[in-house]
Amino acid sequence: MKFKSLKGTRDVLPGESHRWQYVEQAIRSVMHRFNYREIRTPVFEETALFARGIGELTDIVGKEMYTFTDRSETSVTLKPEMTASVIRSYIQNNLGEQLPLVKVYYLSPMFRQERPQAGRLRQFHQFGAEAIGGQAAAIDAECLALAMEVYRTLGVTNMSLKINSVGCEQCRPAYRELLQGFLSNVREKLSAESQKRFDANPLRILDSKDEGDKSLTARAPLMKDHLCKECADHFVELQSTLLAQKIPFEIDGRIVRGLDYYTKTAFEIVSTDLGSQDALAGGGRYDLLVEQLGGKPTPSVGFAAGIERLLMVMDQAKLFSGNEPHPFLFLAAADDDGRAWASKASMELRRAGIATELDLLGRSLKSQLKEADRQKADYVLVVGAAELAKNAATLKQMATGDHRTIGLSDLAAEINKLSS
RNA sequence: GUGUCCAUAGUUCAGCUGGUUAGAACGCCAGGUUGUGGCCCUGGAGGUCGUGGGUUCAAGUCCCACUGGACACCCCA
Repeated sequence: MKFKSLKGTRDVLPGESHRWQYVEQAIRSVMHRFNYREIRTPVFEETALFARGIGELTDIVGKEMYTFTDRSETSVTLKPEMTASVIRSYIQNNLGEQLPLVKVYYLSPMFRQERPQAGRLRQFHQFGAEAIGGQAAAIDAECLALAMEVYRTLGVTNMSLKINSVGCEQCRPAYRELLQGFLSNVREKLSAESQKRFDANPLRILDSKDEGDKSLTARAPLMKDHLCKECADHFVELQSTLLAQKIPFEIDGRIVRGLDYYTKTAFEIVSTDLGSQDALAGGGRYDLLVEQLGGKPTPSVGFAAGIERLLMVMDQAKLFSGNEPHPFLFLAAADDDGRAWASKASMELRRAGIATELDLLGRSLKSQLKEADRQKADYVLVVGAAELAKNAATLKQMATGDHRTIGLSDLAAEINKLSS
């Protein structure tokens, strides 16, 4: 084998593509129910957009981006997430001038050069939504409800929604100092990773997986208990809205999003059926981002969800009914006359909307029947010189083995009667 | 980027301490049934044993490197 797909990339093969289509179609239909419209942005952008949008100090920007210089010496990057691109497009196209609240969704490949593992690839796919232009907690709630509704629609149950508030520029600095004050007592005992985060991003120490860190921070102050009035009210309103909408959630004061732009609401949807990479979706509010990227101050919320992880969970819960696309009718040719007829008839049937297959390899009748079986064709019509002479042929229903004679003059109409 | 384990037909795997032409099952192709699938029987095709080096009289088997995979750390969807 000469060429192989690059590390951390995968082909979606013909035998599994219907699963993707099924899930994608479900996502689109939920999005439309919530009145979100699709936005498609280029797979690559100017590198600086992500550096500014996601945060220069994040791991994504620091060491995971696929960045290269194109032939005109421009530094470009394959999108590692969608929000920065969506906001860029929002500003560039003045979407906010046409609508006060812009609600968009996407379904797109993303690229991050990480070491692959369960539920993590270098090219992976996300769906997500952004509601740009409103600060009401009702919008946060709708965004969470939207994500949860996708999973509910698809039958995913083993998961939980965890919410938190990470505050805003009013209350976070003071809390940060409070936290650093608490942590400075135990700083030397923290894991090496957490010690590095002490200055850059102390909030992240709270969701360290290290057992030592966990016990050291067990009694650390949490942002949600030190919110300013506005953030606290917002968080309370979010909770009461979720309760009223009967969306189950739990508060997890240690959730901190890794991207720099989050304010107030932060959330994750976590699966109990996945391995270490158990987050199905994550997101939150980002009230400062639009302004940071050069737009007017525009409070916004959004989320992103991994499609491969969703597929894994659904696979485990056996949520794919397995109705792959298959031919409705297989035209089996008994001889050369039959072959010539099948070639012509297949086109008429296909034009009439009937999924039709025929033998293109010149194989024996027995092989054609086997092929029809393997393809899960509903019906097989065997045609040769004898049938053409009578202008009628035997139609066999594969599942039952039943035979019946059917006229060939208005075949498409006859076949269409069967499928209804 | 770090760590652990792994790499043999299309697929899942076997191949004992290195020893003659590398096997099985399933799948694929053909025939048994000269015009009817699934079951059964018979036959067939298919492998430079991930790649490159090394040790040895001899390497799928031992050693090294590389590449790729799985999982975890990190990070995140």
